Amino acid sequence: MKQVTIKDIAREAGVSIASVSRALNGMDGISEKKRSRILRVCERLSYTPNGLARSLVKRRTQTIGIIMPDIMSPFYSELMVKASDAAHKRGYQVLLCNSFRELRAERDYLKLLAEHQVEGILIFPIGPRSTESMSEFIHNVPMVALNELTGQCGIPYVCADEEQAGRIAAEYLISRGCRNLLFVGFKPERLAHRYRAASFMETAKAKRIPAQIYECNLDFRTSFERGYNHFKHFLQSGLSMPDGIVAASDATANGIVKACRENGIRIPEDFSLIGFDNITEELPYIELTTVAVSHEEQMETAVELLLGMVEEGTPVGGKASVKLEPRLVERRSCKG
Amino acid sequence: MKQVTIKDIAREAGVSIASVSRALNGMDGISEKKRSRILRVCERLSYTPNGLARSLVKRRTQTIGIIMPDIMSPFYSELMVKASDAAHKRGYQVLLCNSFRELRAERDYLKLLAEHQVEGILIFPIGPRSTESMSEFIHNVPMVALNELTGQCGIPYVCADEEQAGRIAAEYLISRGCRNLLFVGFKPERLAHRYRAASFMETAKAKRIPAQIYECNLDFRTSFERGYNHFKHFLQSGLSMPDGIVAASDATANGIVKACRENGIRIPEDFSLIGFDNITEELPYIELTTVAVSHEEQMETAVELLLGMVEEGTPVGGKASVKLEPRLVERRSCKG
DNA sequence: CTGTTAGCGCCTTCAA
DNA sequence: TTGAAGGCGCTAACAG
Repeated sequence: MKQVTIKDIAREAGVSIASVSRALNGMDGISEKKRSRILRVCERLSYTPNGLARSLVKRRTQTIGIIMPDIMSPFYSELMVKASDAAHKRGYQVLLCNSFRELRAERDYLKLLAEHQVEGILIFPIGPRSTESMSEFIHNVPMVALNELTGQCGIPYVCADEEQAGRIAAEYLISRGCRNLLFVGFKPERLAHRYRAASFMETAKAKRIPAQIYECNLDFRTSFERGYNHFKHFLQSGLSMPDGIVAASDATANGIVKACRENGIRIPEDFSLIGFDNITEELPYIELTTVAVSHEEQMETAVELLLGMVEEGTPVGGKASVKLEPRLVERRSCKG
Repeated sequence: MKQVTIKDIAREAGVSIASVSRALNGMDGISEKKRSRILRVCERLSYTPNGLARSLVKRRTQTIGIIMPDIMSPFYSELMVKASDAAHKRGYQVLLCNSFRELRAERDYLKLLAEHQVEGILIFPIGPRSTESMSEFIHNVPMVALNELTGQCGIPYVCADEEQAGRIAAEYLISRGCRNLLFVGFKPERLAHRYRAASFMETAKAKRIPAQIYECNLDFRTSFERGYNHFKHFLQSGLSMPDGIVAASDATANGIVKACRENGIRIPEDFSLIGFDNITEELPYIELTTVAVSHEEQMETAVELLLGMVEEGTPVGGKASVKLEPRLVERRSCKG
């Protein structure tokens, strides 16, 4: 697999390498007939430019990196697609990375991308500790997070206003007549869960509707499993059945649905169910009502913010985070 | 964002750039105290090596590219993960690309990856016409397909033996007592479907069991939608209900399940259902019996084949394709 | 053990 | 319109 280089083309076409470069890049300062002759030679030798060399000299790669926790989750893979689209639209290429919810892998990818000279990184941090590795690279490459970041690390984020989301979910269930609310699938490490749960409780309290968070400290690899197992656990607890359940996320809600099916519980006949995130994956049974921001809007905003930083060479901490307004997406998992 | 280079480090540490390079790459021929001094300077200036420059001179990127048709499908994203794992295990990095089932995007990525000097490409071609663009780059970079390729393009593939798969599915249903078989979700453009359907029919015929392919030329963006709509269409056709259905794929099967639910049809009580591919995604309701090869085995094999080509510089057409043996994965969508 | 030097493939002045 | 030459950041001989 010997590489054909610009030099080979030059020799073959009997011109200088400068002319070849000019021809390839559509620059002017070269006669049309020479250009077409050169291009023909390229064809013939099936020449492929070496992007590494080009990026090295131009000091631009026109590439950003995206790091997500779990490519197999429909939620994250949709975000990846939307983000890619947004980047492509602005003329940037994208490198996709899957951190697999492992801090180690996340850090490795951060490093890898920095070394590959990506001009910016869009990252969905897997947890609060992610900021440690992120701040390690913040001086080398602009970053935008897709999750609220704790602490003052100077990295801007673009995410949903989860407090609003929790309130919207609670208000909706109450408006549909629910009078005994439960939050299932809570995982305290997730900041988003904390916000959702807290404002859920607050809203219920303000309206004097009994509500509680089912806290079950068992953890599982996926949100689906967490939902499934937490709810099974709840069913065995002997606690009274709620008439409205807020799941910590849509994936969690799907787990709850599975547990219900195994126990002959029907949704929405036996209780109303609402989730967060608006996973758009098509499921054979459930049509889940949910609260979420527009994924497209979120990714567009994030990419725009990131490329803004890239293009104006914004130093660390030069940009402001943004919280997007979530909306209710009504489907058929709530009665009334 | 001015880059810190090896030169800056050398100046700051009062040594030559060669020493810095040696220190960074853990080579010997440098005293320990000098090395640690250099490394400290790197820390302090938060130096990140420029991978482009390094790859350029080493003429190696230790990177392969993976192109899949749909990152949002759990099937493909699982393959991506398995392939990444296999590549990482062998010390290669991976660039993930999503062709979105578009020939244009597929070709663009092929080109992009070649320009980025990936050392090999693993591709799940979106269709027979993919070979056109693939053969355009076959002289620049080794490739392995994850799908059977038509024609003599010299590109090896690693995929399931779909004829066997079709036979296994048919035999299983028959062994479970099904006596009226139907194949749903057929899309003639997909070679795999053709194999599956043909050997399904053949097997049934050999055993003298009535069987047919429900041909419905409506097409949809996803297999899920195809399954859903084809089966709804079938239900309205007034044809007699089968007692065993082979879905063109697991995704198709999920669509069928949805149509069943809307029509009060129960699985496996009303008919047995079997799919292909073994999507491992967790679904709230269905537990689908299916026929598939081990994804891990397939990706391991493909990566090994590809890296073999890379490392021994195999010329075009130097390697043989392999067809893997599918197995039955028994779950609970078939009665008996 | 250390530093100097010659490229890797390409783009981009600068002269001609 | 053309070509020669310098350099992007790095590694790998080759001298010392």
